[in-house]
Amino acid sequence: MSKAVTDALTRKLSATTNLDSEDIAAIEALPIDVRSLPARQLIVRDGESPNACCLLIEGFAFRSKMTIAGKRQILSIHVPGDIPDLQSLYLGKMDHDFSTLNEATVGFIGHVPLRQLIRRRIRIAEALWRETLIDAAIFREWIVNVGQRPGRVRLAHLLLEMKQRLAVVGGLNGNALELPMNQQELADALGITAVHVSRIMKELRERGLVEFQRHLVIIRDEKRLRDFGEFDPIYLHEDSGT
Amino acid sequence: MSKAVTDALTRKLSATTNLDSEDIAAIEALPIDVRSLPARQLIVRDGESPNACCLLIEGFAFRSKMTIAGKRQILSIHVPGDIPDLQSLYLGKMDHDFSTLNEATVGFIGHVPLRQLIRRRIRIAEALWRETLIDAAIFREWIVNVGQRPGRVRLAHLLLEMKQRLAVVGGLNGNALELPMNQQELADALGITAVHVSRIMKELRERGLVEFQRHLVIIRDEKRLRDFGEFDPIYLHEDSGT
DNA sequence: CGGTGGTTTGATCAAAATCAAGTGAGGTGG
DNA sequence: CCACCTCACTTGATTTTGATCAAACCACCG
Repeated sequence: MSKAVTDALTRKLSATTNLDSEDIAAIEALPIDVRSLPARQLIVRDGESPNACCLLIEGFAFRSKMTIAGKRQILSIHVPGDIPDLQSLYLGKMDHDFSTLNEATVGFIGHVPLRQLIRRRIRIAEALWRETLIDAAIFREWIVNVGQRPGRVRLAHLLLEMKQRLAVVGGLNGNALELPMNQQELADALGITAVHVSRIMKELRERGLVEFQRHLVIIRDEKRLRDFGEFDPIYLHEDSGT
Repeated sequence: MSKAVTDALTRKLSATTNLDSEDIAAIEALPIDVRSLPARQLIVRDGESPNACCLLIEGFAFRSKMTIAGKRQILSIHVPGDIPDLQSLYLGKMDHDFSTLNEATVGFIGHVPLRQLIRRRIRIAEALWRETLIDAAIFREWIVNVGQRPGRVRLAHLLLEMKQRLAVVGGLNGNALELPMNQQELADALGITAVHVSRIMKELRERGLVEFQRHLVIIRDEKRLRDFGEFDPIYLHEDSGT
């Protein structure tokens, strides 16, 4: 596969693990089936048993789960370089849905070549394992967010997490970040209603913390927003070398 | 180390991965520092960089996180056979606390011998990786629980998860399970207040679903409780072979 | 130019939080 | 053995947060 396809991935892995040139070459040599997908396109469905993992190359994606009562909870938002369903390598069945948020380019990597790579190159295995552990660390923070913080703080926290994560893969424009989610989607990520999201956005705007434009979020006062959102990025483990 | 120490662990790993006798022997040969700890004893603190992982041998433990606003969220409950801080192998710093719930026996396994084991025996590596992935799957379900379900449903769901997980390691007594948590701890796990937990427990009791006795939970009508708690155990991936 | 999907705003309602005052079981020391 | 203390739990009254319901409003688009 071409370098451009795996670029965001290798960049992210290199940030925490010392990959040598052979490791990088092995990743670039993976057979990857690249596809363009429309916005809001389901990629893998809850209950399925996929035989490939999906590398997000361009665009945004999200994972979500429906309750029996018919409510949707968004579990995570994904940016280029993420492999959101890496867990399908070792967990037979999906326990949630995985979909694009906006128009996206994704690359499917078969389980078989991926397992071979992991068995041959232990350093890549450890780097990928670490990625799934960071994934879990983010879930933990989301439990805290949804369980213990009032709505407006939840939103502030989410925006700062996205800013921090986009910075790593070069998705920032000064203090502005793309976030192609409507209010219903934000609501499902935060465990509140869309109406309430609207009111909360208004409040953050009026406090001079954030500006919202279509699918663009502009952080007006990051320091105050961090205090307001109780945001401390250690849970993202951006420095987590061995 | 003696077989008894690693028994619950090897039993759990064997349930999903075909470990051969050499794998089992390698696990039993790990140097494990076994200790008895009192109830409510902090084992690893948020922000620390431990150099060992903690295998829970006997008793219950939990992971939790304090918000800047001073609220506590319990992130997971652990039973014998779990290695709740396995992530510390690849994530330098703890992003949460880890403590015992009742009197417990734990075994500390140094990161160095554990990494060696992982590098030598790929099948064990994959089994442990899978354990961390199941951990993450449980976090996902907790996000849904706290984000989308009313309090009484959350409690029912939690009780059923504990029953299901205890069954695997042989911690059940018919339809009764030990759960050494007080109402404040349940509240912090469910994202509600202790007062509300009290009222909810009353409701479940009055509906004939569950009986509570000290630290004992008796499931009176599992089928109805599963419906009530919207519980579907697929997220625990008990069958997740490759 | 009329849809349509997304957002805003207001009015009302419900779930859970908070505040406050008991109750009750176990454990300790006189 | 009893008095008392403490901690956990229960219950009631009130308040708060966010949900629900409903009606505009608005921008973009065919």
